[in-house]
Amino acid sequence: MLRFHNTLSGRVEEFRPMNDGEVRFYYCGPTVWEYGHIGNFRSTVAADIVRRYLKFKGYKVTHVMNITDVEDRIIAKSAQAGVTIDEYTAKYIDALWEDFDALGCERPEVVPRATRHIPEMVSLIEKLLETGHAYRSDGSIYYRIASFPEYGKLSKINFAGNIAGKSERVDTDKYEKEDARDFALWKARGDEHEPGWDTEIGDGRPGWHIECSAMSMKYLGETFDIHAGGIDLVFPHHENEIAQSEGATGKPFVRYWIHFEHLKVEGETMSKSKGNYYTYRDVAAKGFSPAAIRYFLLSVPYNKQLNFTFDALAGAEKTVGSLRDFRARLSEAKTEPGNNEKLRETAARALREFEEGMDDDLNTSVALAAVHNFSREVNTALARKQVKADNQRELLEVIDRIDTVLNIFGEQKREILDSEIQALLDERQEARHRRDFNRADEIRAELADRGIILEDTKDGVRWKRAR
RNA sequence: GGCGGCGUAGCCAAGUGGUAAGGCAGAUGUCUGCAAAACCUUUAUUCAUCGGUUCGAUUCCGAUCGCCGCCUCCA
Repeated sequence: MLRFHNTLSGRVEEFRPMNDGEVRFYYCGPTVWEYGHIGNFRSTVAADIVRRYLKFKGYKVTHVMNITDVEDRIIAKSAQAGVTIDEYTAKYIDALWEDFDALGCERPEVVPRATRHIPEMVSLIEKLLETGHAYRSDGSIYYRIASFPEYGKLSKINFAGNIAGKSERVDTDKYEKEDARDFALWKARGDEHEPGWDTEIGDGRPGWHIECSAMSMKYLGETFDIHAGGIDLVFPHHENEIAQSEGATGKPFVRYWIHFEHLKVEGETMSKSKGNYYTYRDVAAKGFSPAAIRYFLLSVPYNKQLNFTFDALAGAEKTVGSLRDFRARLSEAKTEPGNNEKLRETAARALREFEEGMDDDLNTSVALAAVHNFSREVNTALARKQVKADNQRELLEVIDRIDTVLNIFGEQKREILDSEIQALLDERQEARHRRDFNRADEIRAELADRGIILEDTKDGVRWKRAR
């Protein structure tokens, strides 16, 4: 039984989709005005875990991840460069997918872009104008928060003590708004050279929040199961989405809201001025493997802040390497026919403990502990030759089943040996038979220099490339 | 100032009203020609600090210190 913490209710609730066996899932994806930082990817990997675990539980998942390609900075930068929005964002969207794939995330079923859904947003805004939830002002259109009494139900923000009373922080005259809390649905074009759209509701561009309401409802329906995103989006973005969607349809918008906690870097906020701002590419360029980065990002439950340090990442690298070695060792083991009952229990227990951890609000730490305990027990059994052919197949199935969620074991790719390296390996084996260990060690050192690490086993020499 | 989250061994961290999962690093040992890998044993009398409730608190309450997020624009 899968349980999530639902931001809307503030409680951990049992998850039951609207339609049996099918989940409609929206993830507020990245903006593309620059390369994604490592904190973004924590959310992206967390969303991938949600998606994969829902599939693990047997649900058919329709997963939508939006790409925000309209935004003040994008508008400004493309205008500045004298190129269209598409020309400006193309490189960052390509980079996003490269990083996304490298981190082992599964592509969502639908990946709508804001710039491709202007008509949907326009018609949603028209509906809000008709129903009195929106008003025009100076070429722009604003949402009238006073028309939606439930405003604040997600973020639980007490406006009496905050925005309304914080007049020094809100310049109410600046935007000709009826109320300081009102937000823009449509922004008038500032300058002729800025990119924009000339539509029935005016010449300009959409506000930020409307894209998610329009696109999520287009692909998932007016009410859908799960909406996820970074915790910083709770207010105002998701609060405003609720106001827009429920204001327009009169129906509940989302049943379960899931929010991913932030990543800290060395205990502090990641920021360019502090010099601790890292993109995924920065980290990968330091030589860390994508699998290790993925492992690190998912090793702590999504609802906990995670402290990024290079020491911890180095630990993750080691751990992932050991797990992959473990799978390869099991896969390559020469087993005898038969079945060891004790190992059947080990397999069943690992799967059960993994699932129990994940069921409990996606507690990946507990789920990974199950994997490590499993790996230790099976390694021991392998060393003692207790793994029989039936066990081998079953244990591998357990790993692969778990890995449909974690996606960290990867494939143990065996690159074809250079004939030169193979010759050295042969020579070393021969030297060892002659008990010429000086020569054997020389060859091992030589191969180590080339990044090849040897492991002598009873069945012969295993080797792998160093990181 | 308002609201929320966090502070657990050198590092990343899970967790619970009854006395601390897991990973990395460290120390031993087994195995090995030596290594590597794997495995065994070991590494927090203690969970920021100070009070309180309780038979008993790391876990509940209060205060203090520190860190993070939101509360304005932009996304």
